[in-house]
Amino acid sequence: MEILNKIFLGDCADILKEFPDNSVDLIFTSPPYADQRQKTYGGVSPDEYVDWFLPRSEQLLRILKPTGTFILNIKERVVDGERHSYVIELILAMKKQGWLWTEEFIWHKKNSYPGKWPNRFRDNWERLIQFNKNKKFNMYQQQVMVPVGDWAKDRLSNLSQTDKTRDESKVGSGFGKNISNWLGRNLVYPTNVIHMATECSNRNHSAVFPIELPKWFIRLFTQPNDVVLDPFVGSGTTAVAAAQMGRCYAGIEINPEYIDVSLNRLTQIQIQLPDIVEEQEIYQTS
Amino acid sequence: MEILNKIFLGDCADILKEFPDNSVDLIFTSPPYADQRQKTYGGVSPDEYVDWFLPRSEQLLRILKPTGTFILNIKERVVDGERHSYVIELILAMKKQGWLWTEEFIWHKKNSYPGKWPNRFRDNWERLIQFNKNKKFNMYQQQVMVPVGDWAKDRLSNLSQTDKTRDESKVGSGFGKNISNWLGRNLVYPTNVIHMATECSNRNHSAVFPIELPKWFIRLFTQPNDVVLDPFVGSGTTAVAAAQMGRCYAGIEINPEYIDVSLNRLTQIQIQLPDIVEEQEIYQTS
DNA sequence: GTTCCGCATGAATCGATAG
DNA sequence: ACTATCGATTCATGCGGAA
Repeated sequence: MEILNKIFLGDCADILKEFPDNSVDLIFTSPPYADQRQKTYGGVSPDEYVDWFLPRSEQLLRILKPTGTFILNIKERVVDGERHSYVIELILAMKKQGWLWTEEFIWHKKNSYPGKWPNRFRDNWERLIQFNKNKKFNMYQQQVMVPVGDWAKDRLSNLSQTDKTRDESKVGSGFGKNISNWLGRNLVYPTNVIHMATECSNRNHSAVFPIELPKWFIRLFTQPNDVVLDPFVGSGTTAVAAAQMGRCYAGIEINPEYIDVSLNRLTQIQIQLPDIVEEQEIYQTS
Repeated sequence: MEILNKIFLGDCADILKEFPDNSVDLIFTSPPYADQRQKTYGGVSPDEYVDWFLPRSEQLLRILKPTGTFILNIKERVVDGERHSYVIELILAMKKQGWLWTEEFIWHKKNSYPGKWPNRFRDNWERLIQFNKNKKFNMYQQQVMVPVGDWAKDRLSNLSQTDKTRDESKVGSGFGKNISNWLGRNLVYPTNVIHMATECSNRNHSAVFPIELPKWFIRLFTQPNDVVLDPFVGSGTTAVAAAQMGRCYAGIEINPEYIDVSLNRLTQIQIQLPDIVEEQEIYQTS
């Protein structure tokens, strides 16, 4: 089946079976969180979530290239006063399925939903769990480098004498050498904490994450013309991000209304493409 | 056994058995992370970590008051290219043990050391996992309120032009006082993402977390004269924090060298106490 | 054309009320 | 007793209209 630059209507548990093996470079998705009120996907309850997800992640494991990466954006809900355990149970289950749990990024949502409760504060972060098929995978770190902040300059000036020598003598891991290289540049590598605000005032399409989020990972894990898949593509944000950056996209969505939104947005990209040849760098701000 | 304001030498698996039931208001600790180097801290390997921790958490559950809270600072190590699963397995095991997994705070470490690996970025966050005995527990949210974001920024920029110069010419340090005046009027509740820099090199003791971290949770979960326990107290940072804030402390440490460091620091607190009657508020900055 | 202010809007959660 | 619905609470962001 030809999968490039298409949005498929249906349950990804079915559609993915038609995808060829080892055909996708990056999977970025934010599946519907466990929610009893949710109508789509039959309203997956927290207790059933792992069993519901595993057949889909099994297909994702098959179609991902050996050098590819799977980024899963998810957060556990509060159920009966406790954080539910379905997310961490899912990680363990996917490891048994054959996935490698390489890393967990934190998405620090600078503008989380307001509210006050006697026993907890506002939830200001979500998980971005990185799974891989092999220990060796493609990663283009220099594509997401960020400018050195003021705090970094101050810290580096402090490091110059004491910490530098201390680290070299203590561990011998060559930190001091790296620091000296760092000084001459104005760009540094980011960390595994990503600071981004949610887009909460978009009337045309309500994306659950800002488009800068998939763009950051597309930049990090793919090159132009690589294939980016979102099996729960929703209003098409991941596909739009891929298209704007010259990557091939593939999207799957079970809700017909969202399909139309995606296609409209992607059509606009086609029109605008000549104007955005020079993609401007997007930096996360701390 | 009398436990108040003492540091015990020994393995907390043994010492805790002497503690009476329901005697502690807050447990804050950063246990030795699983480490393959067998020499430090007795060397708990990642695969054995859960089994090693569970007898200790069982005692902690017994001695915690029904209204108390357990904050566990931990982060999984990278083993063979993967994040090891002992932390999330520990959460599941402690739930079976009877703990409620109320929340997971993120400690965003603003200044981690630079470093570079081909397959991952610098690790800039740690988990602060909140466990409780009951759904109802003590929480004093107003004690950790922070200045409102945008409003504070605007006022700061205004102050930098007019008021700042005026106050600086007067006293030299009047700027801080000026800020504290309008800070008290516009405070909001924080979130579950805590921004704190790691403590810089300290000659006498190398703490794994800044003292502001236990102070933040002591402020949030206890009142004066409540009991704060750290079963892996190390160089005594948690105990010092509790003492400085007028709480009773109890600490357990297996390494005799650390015991001396703790006692020295706590003795200094006793001397300084009259001078720090008025505890200044500590705000986390984003 | 800038800057400023008002206002709607979010992957939310708790507790009370109703069936 | 157990589930479903609803109101109250709360704050960073971006838009549009006003000065």
